[in-house]
Amino acid sequence: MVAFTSKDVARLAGVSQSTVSYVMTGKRPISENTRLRVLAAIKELTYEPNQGARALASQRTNVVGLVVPFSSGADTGGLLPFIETIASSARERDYEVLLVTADEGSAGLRRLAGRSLCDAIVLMDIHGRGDDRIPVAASLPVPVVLVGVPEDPMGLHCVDLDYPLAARLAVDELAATGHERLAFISHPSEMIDRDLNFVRRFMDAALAAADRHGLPYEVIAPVEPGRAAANEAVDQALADRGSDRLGLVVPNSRAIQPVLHVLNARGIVPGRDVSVIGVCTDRAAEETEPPVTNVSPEPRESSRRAMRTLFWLLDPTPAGPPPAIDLLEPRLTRRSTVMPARC
Amino acid sequence: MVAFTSKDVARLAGVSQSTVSYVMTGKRPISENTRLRVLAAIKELTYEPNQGARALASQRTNVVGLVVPFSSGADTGGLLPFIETIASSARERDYEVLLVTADEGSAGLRRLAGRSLCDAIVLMDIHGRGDDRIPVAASLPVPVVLVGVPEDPMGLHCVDLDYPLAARLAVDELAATGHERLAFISHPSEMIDRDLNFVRRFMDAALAAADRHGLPYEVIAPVEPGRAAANEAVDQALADRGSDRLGLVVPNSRAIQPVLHVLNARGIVPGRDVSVIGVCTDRAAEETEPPVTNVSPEPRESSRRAMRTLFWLLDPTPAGPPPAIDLLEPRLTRRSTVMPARC
DNA sequence: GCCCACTATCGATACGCATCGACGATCCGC
DNA sequence: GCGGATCGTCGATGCGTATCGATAGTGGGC
Repeated sequence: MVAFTSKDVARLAGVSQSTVSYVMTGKRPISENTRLRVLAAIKELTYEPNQGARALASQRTNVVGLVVPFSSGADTGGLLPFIETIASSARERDYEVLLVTADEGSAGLRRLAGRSLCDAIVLMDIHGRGDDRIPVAASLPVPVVLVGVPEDPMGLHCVDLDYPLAARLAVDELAATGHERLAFISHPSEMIDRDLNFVRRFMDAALAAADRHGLPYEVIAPVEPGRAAANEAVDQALADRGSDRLGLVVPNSRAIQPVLHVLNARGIVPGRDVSVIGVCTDRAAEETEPPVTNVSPEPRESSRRAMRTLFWLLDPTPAGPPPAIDLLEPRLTRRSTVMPARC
Repeated sequence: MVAFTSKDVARLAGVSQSTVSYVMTGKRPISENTRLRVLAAIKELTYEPNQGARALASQRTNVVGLVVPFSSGADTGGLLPFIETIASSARERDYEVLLVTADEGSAGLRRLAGRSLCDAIVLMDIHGRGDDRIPVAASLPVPVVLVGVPEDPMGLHCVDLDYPLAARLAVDELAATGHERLAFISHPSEMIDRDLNFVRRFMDAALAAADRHGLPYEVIAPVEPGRAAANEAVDQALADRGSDRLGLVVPNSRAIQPVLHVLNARGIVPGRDVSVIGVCTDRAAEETEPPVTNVSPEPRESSRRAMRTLFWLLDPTPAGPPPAIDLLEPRLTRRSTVMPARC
C-alpha cells in the first residue's frame, strides 16, 4: 500500500491540489464549504503530507537537531529529562527531533545544516574554550542554541544554570548554619581537562563566597568516579578536623552518593557530625541515603528555556528577543544532610 | 549563504548533474578521471546533498525512527546506553536517528510512516498485551523492530533480554550457594498494571526455578519507588527469618540500592547475613553500596542486535534472516552480596 | 573493416508539495 | 448599473535529487 498524496485528496474532494495545500497551511482563505470537504477527504484517506517533499518545496524541515553528549563521562543524571523535555516542546509545535551524538564533533553540525536536515540546533555539553564546534555553529545558516556558556559565545544564544549563583547558594547556606570550614569535592580529571566552563564558574564563585564569609576552605580535585576516590577525598577533607563544623560542597554529582557512603561507614553521620550539599537533580537527591540537601540544575527548566529561545529565533515575535545568555536560578532544597545552626 | 546543489558541483567539474549523482551513489560506472574531478569539486564547495530532495527522489530517507519510553516510571538506567548505541550504529551506516516519545502512542508511529519520516522504526518499552501500537506497527509499510516481546508479536521482529534465563541464573546461583529460602522483590504497581511482559516472564521462570530446586519463596509486590516501600519489602522478606540462609532476588532495579540501605541500617550485612542479586546494568551494580551481584540486561548488546535486525530488514542479504525473536543471554557478575557456599 | 558488446556520459523526467500569478465570481459604494 | 476591490480557486512552476533511456565513444573477434 503506497501512501496517498495531496493529489489523491484533491481528486476525492473535487478540488485542485493547490487548494488542498492551502487548506493545510492556511496561507490563503478557503471557503468553509470546500475546507470541510477537503478535511473530510484527508481524514478518509488518512492522508499525511510527505515530509521530504514539503521540506524541498518550503525550505523548512520542521526538525530540530539535538546534539547530546553521549559517551562522555559527564553527569548523565540530567540528560534524560533534558532530552525528554526538548522532545515534548518540539512536538507541541509540530517539530521532530533529530538526535546527533557529540562524538561526531563539528562534522555533525555541518551535516545537520549542510544536508538541510533541520531548521535549528540545540547544542549541549559546551566546553569552556577551544571547542571547535562553537565557531562552526556560529557560521551555520541555521540558528543554534547552546546549553552551557562558552568563554566566547560568538553571538550565539546560551542557556545554562547560573552556576555562580548555585555556588553562592550552597556556601551561604553553610555559612548561615554556622559552619567554620568548607571543603569542595570537585570533578574528575577528565572533566577538568576538557575545561568544562561550568566547573570553573562554579568553583570561582564558591571560593569568592567562602572568602566573603571569612571561611577557610579546601578544594579537593580531581575526584574520579568510584568509591576509592571518594574515600581519599573524604580522607583529605577530614584530615585536620578538630571539633570544627565542617561543610562539604559536592558539585560532582556522581561523587555525592559515594561520599555519603564513606562518611556513614566511618560512623560520621551527615547532618549531625558533618554537612553535605550536593549539586544534582532533585530526583537523585531524594534517592541518596540519606537524602542530600541539594542545589538542582533544573534540566527541565533549562531545556524549556532553550526551546523558547530557539522558537523565537525561528520566528521572531514583536515581544523582545530572549536574553543572549539566559541563566536560570538554581533552587536549594533542604533535606537531611546539613546540620542545623546551633542555638 | 545558500547551500550548493549538485548542479553547482556539476558546473564546476564540467559534467552533468546526473554524473555527479552517479559519482555519489556509485550506481553506474564512472571513469576514474571524472570521478576525481567531481570529488574535487564537491570538496571545494563543501557540497552536501539535500536530504529532502534525496528522500523525495529515492523514496528512502536514511532515517531510523526511535520510539523511547520517556516519562514512564520505568527503569531509566538502561535507556541512555541504549539510545547511544542505536545512534552510533545508525551513523555507521549513514543513517540519522529521529526521536519520538512513547507518550504519543500509536499516533507517533503513524506519523513516522505516513509522512515518510523514516525507513524503519525501533520501538522500545513493549507492553505485554493490549498495547495498541503493536497492530499499528505491524500494518506499517516500514519495518519495525520491537525491543521487548509482546504476547503476540504479529510477525514483527523482537529483541530482548532472555528474562527467563536471567531469572534462572539468579535462582541457580543462590541454590548453588546453599540458600534455603528466597524472596523476590518485584516491581511497582504502575509497571505491573501496564502488564509489562518481561515482568511476568521473569517471575514465572524464577518461581519455576525455585520449585525445581525445592526452595520455598515469597513474592513481594508491588514495591513502589522510595525507601519507605523498600523498608516494608525488607520487613516482609525477613518476617519469619530464622537461622536459614535467605537470598533476595531484586528484578526491580530501582529498588536495589534502597534495599541494600535498609539492610545495612539494620546491621544485616549483604554477603554475610543475607544474599542479594539484582537485575541492573553493570555500571549501576558497581555504584551500589556494597557492589551488588547482578544480572545485566545488556542494553548495548540488545540495541546492537536490534539494529542488526533492522538493517537486515532494510536490505536482506543472502545470509539467513535474523531470528524473529532474538533473546540475548544475560550475564551474572559476582560481586560482594552473595554469601559463599558453606564448605 | 564490420558488427557487437560494453563503457562513460548526458538529457529528460518524476518525486510530492508550496507558492505565485491569474481569473472568475461576488460585493461594495455611488 | 458600473468600476474597483476582495474572495476563492486553479494551473503552472520550481525545489534538488535519483534514475531511466539514449548516445557517442572504445575495443575485440572474425
